[in-house]
Amino acid sequence: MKREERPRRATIHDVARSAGVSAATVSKVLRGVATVRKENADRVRTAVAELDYRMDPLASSLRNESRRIIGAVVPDLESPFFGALVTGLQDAAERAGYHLIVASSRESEEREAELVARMNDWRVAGTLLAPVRSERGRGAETLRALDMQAVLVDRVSDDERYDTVSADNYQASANVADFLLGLGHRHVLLHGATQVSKAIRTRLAGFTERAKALDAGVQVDTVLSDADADVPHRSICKYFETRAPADRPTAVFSLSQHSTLRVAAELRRRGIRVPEDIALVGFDDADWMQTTWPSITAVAQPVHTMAEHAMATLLARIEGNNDGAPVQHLEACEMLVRESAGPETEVPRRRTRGN
Amino acid sequence: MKREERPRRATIHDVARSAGVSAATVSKVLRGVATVRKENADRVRTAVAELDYRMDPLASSLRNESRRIIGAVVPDLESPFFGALVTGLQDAAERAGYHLIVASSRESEEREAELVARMNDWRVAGTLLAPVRSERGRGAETLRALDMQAVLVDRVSDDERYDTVSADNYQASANVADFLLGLGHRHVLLHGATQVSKAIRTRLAGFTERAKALDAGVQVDTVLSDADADVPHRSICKYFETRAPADRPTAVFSLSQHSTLRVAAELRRRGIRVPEDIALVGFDDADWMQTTWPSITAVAQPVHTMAEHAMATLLARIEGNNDGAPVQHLEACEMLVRESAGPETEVPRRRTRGN
DNA sequence: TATCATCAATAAATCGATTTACAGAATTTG
DNA sequence: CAAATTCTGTAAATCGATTTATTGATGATA
Repeated sequence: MKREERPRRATIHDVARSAGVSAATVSKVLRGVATVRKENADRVRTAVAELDYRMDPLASSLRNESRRIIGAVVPDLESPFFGALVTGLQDAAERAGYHLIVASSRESEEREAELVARMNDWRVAGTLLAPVRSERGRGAETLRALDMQAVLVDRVSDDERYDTVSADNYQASANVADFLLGLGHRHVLLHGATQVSKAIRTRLAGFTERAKALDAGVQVDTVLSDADADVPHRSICKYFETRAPADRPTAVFSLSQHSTLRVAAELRRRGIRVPEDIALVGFDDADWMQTTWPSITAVAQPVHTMAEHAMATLLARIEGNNDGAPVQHLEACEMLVRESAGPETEVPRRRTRGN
Repeated sequence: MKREERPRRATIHDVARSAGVSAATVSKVLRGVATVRKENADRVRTAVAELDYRMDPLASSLRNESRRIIGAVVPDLESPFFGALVTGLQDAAERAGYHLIVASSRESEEREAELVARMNDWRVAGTLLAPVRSERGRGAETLRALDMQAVLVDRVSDDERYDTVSADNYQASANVADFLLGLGHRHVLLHGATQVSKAIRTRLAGFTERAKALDAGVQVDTVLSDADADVPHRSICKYFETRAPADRPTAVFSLSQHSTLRVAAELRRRGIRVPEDIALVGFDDADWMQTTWPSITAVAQPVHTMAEHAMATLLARIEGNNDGAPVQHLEACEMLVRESAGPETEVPRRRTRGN
């Protein structure tokens, strides 16, 4: 009977003793190094099973320069998008034998920089950063300053230092322009809840540039506003308030999920019917959009693919399988056409432009 | 000039050397132990600032039996509820000087058990487990088997071994019963997407028992179904299909957010108007519920308070400030009355019971 | 003044793994 | 058969902190 009152966990030395070999040999077997006689390897494996041995990832990581830990910093964990992203990252990291440490910057750039520094404290092998703002934000800056291995995800465009992975916001928004103008809309409102996010700026540019290219006479209004408080709500209110019904846009393209919610709420509040009076397309799909009435046409981001690709890219860098120039990877999005805007819907009021 | 090609991070020994003291002294200063002469303490702090020293949490944790790491295992990260829970936990853990390691069991009990074991591998000081099923599931079982410090959150009732924290599902559901019966409803459908979750079973019991107590003649139908695939969808379909409009319930109480979405979709599909034909109350509030039409009356869970309380409870156990019997803590919920069911709404078709 | 506490500081052990450097055995080569 | 080479296995160093045991120095007490 053991002397310890509490059954201490078996260490690699216990396994070694039980198998009648040295700790170094056990380590070799566990890490799959070939230079071990089969007989000894078997005895080690038996001892591991018998003692119910499990490696301490902390002790294991300490010795090595490259620790088998990957950090992920995302702007928030309460939105399904980043929730799904993190879930995908965790899955991919585990499959590659890495641990994932997750932290939310809660949309604060200051916190983001601190979290990146903290990931560096953990001596992570690499970091996946979904910046609050863009590849020029404080988090990315800290990555550079600390010379860390990293991949930037979402809310980014290309970068001279890091690989980036994001939805093809530009192309997807251009497609929305094609779609809405194809339906005959010539006066569109763009609404975005924040001017901070690079992704949202890109969506705005994608739509606007394509729309102008298709028809220079198109009227594109924009209501942009900084994030916090109810400012975005009030600004969209004011837009509709100060605008005669005859001068209303015939379609709205909301540039984020949050924004879509705002717009839908405001339209309902004012009794403006969708899609009869106004068509609505939102960027970023959500469960509820197919259930609400009318169901909402939305651009869906392939979040799982993005997670997969981002992790694969990072791992390639970490493991030295890629030392080429940084690559900007864009994932194609899909537009899910629903009731709030679609071919069956006529354009509300066709008006020829010309003030 | 240093000889290293890459500027190695400063260690505690570098700080010690720079301050002209021993590593042990530096450690004392950093951990706030009093037995250090003020002059030396100041020199240490200066050296820390100069060398830009940051402690390696990994190395720091290794020596101590109780590592300053807390594990959190939740059923999923894609729902706002658990996302918010994790955010709250992370905040609380950080304030107490702990690191939080998060993992999603993805609604799999097997994975849950494995993740709990993995938290034990990290030698976490304690674990917050939001079980897939209940306090009797595989994760909790593993916690017990490994004799870990833990607090169980959500989807649990009381437990003889661990403190638990959850919304007061029973009372909140009883309140829904009071509310709906108070409005005159005498035939209610309860719909839950899964029979697995303890929380949902409790909500069912809370409503049913109170309803029966208020009026033994109340008719409560239940459509329960196991999670995956589209089974829940089909079962709610069938319910309405095989039921003459005259025999329809006058209200639905959906027992989860997901379920609310299902029910709302199905009612719309069949052209059943809410609240004119049928009233709807959902358990678990979401952003979109105040925007959708009609806006949906829902029970909101105080998720941030729950996170706060759960972490406080765990820390008290860890730090030995509490060795009393395990406590079941219930957080009161709030019902947000909106258009889908409310006092202004008349009960659709009043019918006297009696088959 | 001699003896006993008290206080500050440190050297060395420790946590649990990995890795390095080296030794002995087995095998191949000249 | 001796020398060179390859295989296996181990002792010891290492990662970066914390903790323990111990040593001096200082102050208090008899």
